[in-house]
Amino acid sequence: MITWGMIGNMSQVTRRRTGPSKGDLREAAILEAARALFTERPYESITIDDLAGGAGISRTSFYFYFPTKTAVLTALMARVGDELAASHVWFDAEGPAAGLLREQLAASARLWRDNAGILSCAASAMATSPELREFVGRVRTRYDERAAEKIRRDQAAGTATTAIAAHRLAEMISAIRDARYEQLAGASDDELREAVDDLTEAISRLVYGRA
Amino acid sequence: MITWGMIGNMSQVTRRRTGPSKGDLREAAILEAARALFTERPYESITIDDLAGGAGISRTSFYFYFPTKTAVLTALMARVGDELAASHVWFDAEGPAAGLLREQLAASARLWRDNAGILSCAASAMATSPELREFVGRVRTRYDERAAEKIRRDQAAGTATTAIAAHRLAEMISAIRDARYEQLAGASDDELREAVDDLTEAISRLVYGRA
DNA sequence: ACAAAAATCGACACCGCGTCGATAGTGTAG
DNA sequence: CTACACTATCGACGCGGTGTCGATTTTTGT
Repeated sequence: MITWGMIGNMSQVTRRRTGPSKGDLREAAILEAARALFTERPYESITIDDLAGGAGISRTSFYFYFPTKTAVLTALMARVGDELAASHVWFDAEGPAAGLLREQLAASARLWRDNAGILSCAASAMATSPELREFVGRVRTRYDERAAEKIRRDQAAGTATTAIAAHRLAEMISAIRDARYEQLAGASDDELREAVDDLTEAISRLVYGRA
Repeated sequence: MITWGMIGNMSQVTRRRTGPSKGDLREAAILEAARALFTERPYESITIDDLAGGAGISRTSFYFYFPTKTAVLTALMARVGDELAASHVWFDAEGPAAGLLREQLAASARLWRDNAGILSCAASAMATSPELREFVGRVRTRYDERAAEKIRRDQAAGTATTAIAAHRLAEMISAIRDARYEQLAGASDDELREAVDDLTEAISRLVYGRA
């Protein structure tokens, strides 16, 4: 929670930690209530009143912490986005590197499954919220660009085929990944592995022409 | 427009055609107003009042023809779905048949571009409307099943590779197709052709391992 | 011309959103 | 320790869109 008071104290570097303020706790409570609600009910059916109630405050108080319902969702999504950015081992490799590709996919698949509720809510909310749409778009673009770079390197090296432009291939990868992950809501570890296998194979074929 | 009067007259096979009733015309007017509005404004911003106004009736009268806004959109989508079902030349072919695949993709790409407004509205509305979600799901499943059958035949014949299950390949095809088509809103014929080329190549690689 | 069915609309209640202003709590500088 | 600024809470209000009801008018077939 950012307040004007803090700005006044910016210069005073070493000041007694007072622990999280009451407001910080409330904010966390809202986030937690939202995580719970978003994972067990369709996004549209959740009202700001539900969020506030879940955090133990009145509806109007909610607005003190977040301007909209989607702002809460965006905050939740930001965490997921950060975690996602951590598992990009394949992008730094050279050539097909099927093992690393599989590893990277496995990590993101797990992340997706564990946050399925939030992610599917985000998919719903993007229809209504330009804010969220832009946020997700940025994350996605950043991912696609790293993928495109990797592919471009391999195309230059002659390992990847060149009939399709690198950035188009990157988009296709995102498309099949997202489509498959969307079905991963309550999936078992076996189903997870199947998805990863299929995607590893498919991406290898798309980019290198052979698995 | 189906009325109780018609049901009473079912047996009377040869009866004077009276032409479309007033109600039929209104219904058509609503559909037309909807098509216009859906193609020029974001779905969420369009109100039932807009639809009614566009058709020259009051908001309450709208409910005489359609129960909800999404029902109108579903009706519009049904037409597009029918047109789509017509262009499945590749599904009946044997082996890669890149020419027919390209032909089929070109037809659907054109259809998509010409109905971009409606289709992107549908994408938005699926978040809120289970009815529309189910409708689109059925169309999509039917398409995927035909694709899967075609692939299964080619797998049996040995032309298609078998590392990925046929229905999974079909899903992937739908995913990359939809993702690419979504960018086709105001596209030129050249851009259309590029998209078709990329998709032909990608699908060939996914299913047969080589272009 | 007449009755039945089709079609229209105003009035009403509902729900969720967002704002405003009044008020109670909290920490900190003088 | 007190006074002041900032933090936090909430009730009351108005808005806009939805959907229903019942009364009324228009169309339609015979």
